[in-house]
Amino acid sequence: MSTHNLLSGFQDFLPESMLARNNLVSVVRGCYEKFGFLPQDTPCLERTELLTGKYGDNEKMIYSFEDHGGRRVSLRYDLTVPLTRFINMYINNIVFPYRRYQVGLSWRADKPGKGRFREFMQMDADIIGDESVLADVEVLTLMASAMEALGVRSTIRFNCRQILDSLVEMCQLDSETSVSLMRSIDKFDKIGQAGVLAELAGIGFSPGIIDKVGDYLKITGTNAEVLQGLTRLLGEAGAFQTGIALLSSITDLLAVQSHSLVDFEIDPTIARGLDYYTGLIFETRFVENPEFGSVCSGGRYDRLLKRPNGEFLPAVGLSIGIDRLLAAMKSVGKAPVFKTTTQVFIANFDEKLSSEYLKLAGELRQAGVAVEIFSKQSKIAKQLDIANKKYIPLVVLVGPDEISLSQVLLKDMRAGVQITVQRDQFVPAVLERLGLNNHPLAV
RNA sequence: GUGCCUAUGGUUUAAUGGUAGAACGGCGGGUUGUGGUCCCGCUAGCCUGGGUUCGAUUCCCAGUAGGCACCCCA
Repeated sequence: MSTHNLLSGFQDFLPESMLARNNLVSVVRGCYEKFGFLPQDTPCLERTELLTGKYGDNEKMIYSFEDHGGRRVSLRYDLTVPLTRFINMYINNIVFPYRRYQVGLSWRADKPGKGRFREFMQMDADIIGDESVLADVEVLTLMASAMEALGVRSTIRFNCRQILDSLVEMCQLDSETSVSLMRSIDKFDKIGQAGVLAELAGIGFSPGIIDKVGDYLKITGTNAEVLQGLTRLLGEAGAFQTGIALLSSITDLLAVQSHSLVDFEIDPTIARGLDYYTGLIFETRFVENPEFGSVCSGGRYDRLLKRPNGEFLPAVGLSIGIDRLLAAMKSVGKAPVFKTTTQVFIANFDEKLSSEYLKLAGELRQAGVAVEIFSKQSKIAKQLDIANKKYIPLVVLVGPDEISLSQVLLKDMRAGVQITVQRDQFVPAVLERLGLNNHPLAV
């Protein structure tokens, strides 16, 4: 075992992985921009004080250290909290409601696992300065349209903090016990209703409360049935009216559009979420491989961002975990595989012909074709072998014979055929040949 | 962070108390300007430290790394 080891939870990317990741990013970016979100970026390092106090228990997973000037600095834990600084600094340069997206790495000193890394790429989209339900729905719709663009069947399950608050109120819990209640409820997917209730009993919750939670967990069915069930159980609680009004408006508005690959479900067991969420919360998972957990989650956070005068700026957003998404897509065989982006390989017969190769390459590049010149000297068989291993679809063969005849040999590696074209027909011939297969680079 | 399992060339692996064999890969070759098949050659390895032993890659302990579960999350 050499000392040249990857740190646990960190990843290298060979070109093939990079192309797959880039593809995901560009598909998602396309969706974000279609919804009117604009790109934005912030540094990976922030002052530690900026990040603390916003993630609850998870705070211990922030990578922190002292820089050369003795400042406490931290690698960002997500792309949301650094917004507090960003918004505050540029409040006068931003037109609200502000639709922004950001692609970047985040770091968490977490224990790595399936689809779980210490350095991972997130793609966030947020609407800032907008408290409307329509903004919530836009974010949910954006999520659905991203999953559809990726061609993955998924379920977006949502809930809101007010509903959970109502349950806590009905059970008359203090904030500490409510946290452990939330944790247990959140495990519903894994351990089922009986498991959750047993766990609550183990922790020492009273039978009365366990009954109430049991009734809460029993609420399932269509979105309309869930709303009815919640009303029956929690209708008396103070926060309930706000919560139920929100969920039903969202449901009504979501029903306007249909998504063939995505289902929206109200799920009262969606409890998690970082400390800063205040309203809508949601998670997205694959229908075919839910074991990967949420590949995208988000919600409304109306009390995180502030204007300089202390007034809160309402916001709602989502965060896609690109690396987990890619891992999950691979697991269901939905990740497109890209071997190369190079379209033409120019073989090298003789150093003396270098200027001709440069000319040929220049003409193709001018026409928008991606070209690699084989710049070393090597046997032609070897060069073809290399072109083949690189999955480059077309090889241009020009040696002394072709020069004297003003011809170019074009070899299509996919079909195994070779054609001779006149030198002045070179570029059109290459373009035509490349056009024969719509996706020559996807294997 | 806790529990269980694992650790052999770049990768996947076999065998063994007397230091290891293979496949894939890489490199070269099967004559002169043609790939993806085939044939040949070369390349490179027992995670680290201690212990038991005449002798340890092999057994024991610890460390480290990886996997699975818990926890939490993208």
